[in-house]
Amino acid sequence: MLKDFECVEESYAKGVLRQRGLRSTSQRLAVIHVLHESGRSLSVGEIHEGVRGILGGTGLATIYRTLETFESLGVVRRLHFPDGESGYAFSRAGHAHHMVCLTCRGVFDFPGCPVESFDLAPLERTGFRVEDHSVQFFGRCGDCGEAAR
Amino acid sequence: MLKDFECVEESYAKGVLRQRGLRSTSQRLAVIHVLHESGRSLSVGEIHEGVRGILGGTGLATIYRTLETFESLGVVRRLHFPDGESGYAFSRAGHAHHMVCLTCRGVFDFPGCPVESFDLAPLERTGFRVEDHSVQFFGRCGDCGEAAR
DNA sequence: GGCGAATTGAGAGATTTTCTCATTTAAGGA
DNA sequence: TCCTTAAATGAGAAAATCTCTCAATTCGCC
Repeated sequence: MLKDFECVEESYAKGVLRQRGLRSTSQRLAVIHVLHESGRSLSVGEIHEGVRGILGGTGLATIYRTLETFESLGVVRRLHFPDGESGYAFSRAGHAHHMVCLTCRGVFDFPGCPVESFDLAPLERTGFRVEDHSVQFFGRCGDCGEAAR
Repeated sequence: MLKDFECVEESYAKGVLRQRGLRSTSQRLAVIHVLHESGRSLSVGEIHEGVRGILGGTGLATIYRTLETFESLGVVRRLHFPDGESGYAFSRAGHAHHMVCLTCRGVFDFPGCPVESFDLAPLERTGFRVEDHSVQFFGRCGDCGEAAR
């Protein structure tokens, strides 16, 4: 099943799953497939719909469970938009930040990390110990910026 | 009403509201009061509870409406934690980023912006036009880091 | 091919958020 | 200070979102 659709991203996800002793179910692979194919971030509802399109009746709970699993594995990332909405996107790289198009919700990795060259010393001098960070850029991708003109 | 509690943050919020032709209601000021007094980010439920403690029966819908209003005014900011939870925090500065304590959910502004010294050119060369960004640091504040030892 | 444990489906249930509309209240003008 | 008027609120119903349970299914290993 799903053989016709199998793509690099699915193999990657499979590898990560196996590595953690988790199973590669058709539902899990379908989630990756739908996310990657869209090239943008999708809401839970959209993902559910997409997976149903491939597999037929798939429970909503499975979608939630799968997204939670993949997020903890770093394969999928949850994004929050300025308008309060949120979505999930495929994210292969370990430490990557994203550019998010506010029009089409497209998600693109970007090179480098602004925090790397940022001096944390004055900040940690307050006693705060930084463990993690998140950076996101919002704007318009090439296509959507074009269309607006 | 609320006179005994009035603080700088409330005056500030009042000013912003007036500036936009919005009313300074006791509910709105109570939200600011609760948020600022806590010094950390609070869930909608916590804010509701806090406001009820001051004013008595306040509708939950009002809390949601108030937070939405203040967020659009930049007086309150919504934060998303790595665990999926989210909360609201008072935020006086216009363009400020935050350090968030993962233990107590305390929120602290930090000086500077890592993105300012980051070269966006290679990123925009892809056609993407950056309009906004968000940066957050997660970790442990002085008190919570201390307690962990 | 069969076994055992992980995973899923379905729907009930819990939680969170939004909506509606009658009532209340802030704020400016008389 | 009182009036007027539109903005804002309260209450609860309704909608949307998310979680839970447990029997049935399925993956991965032998």
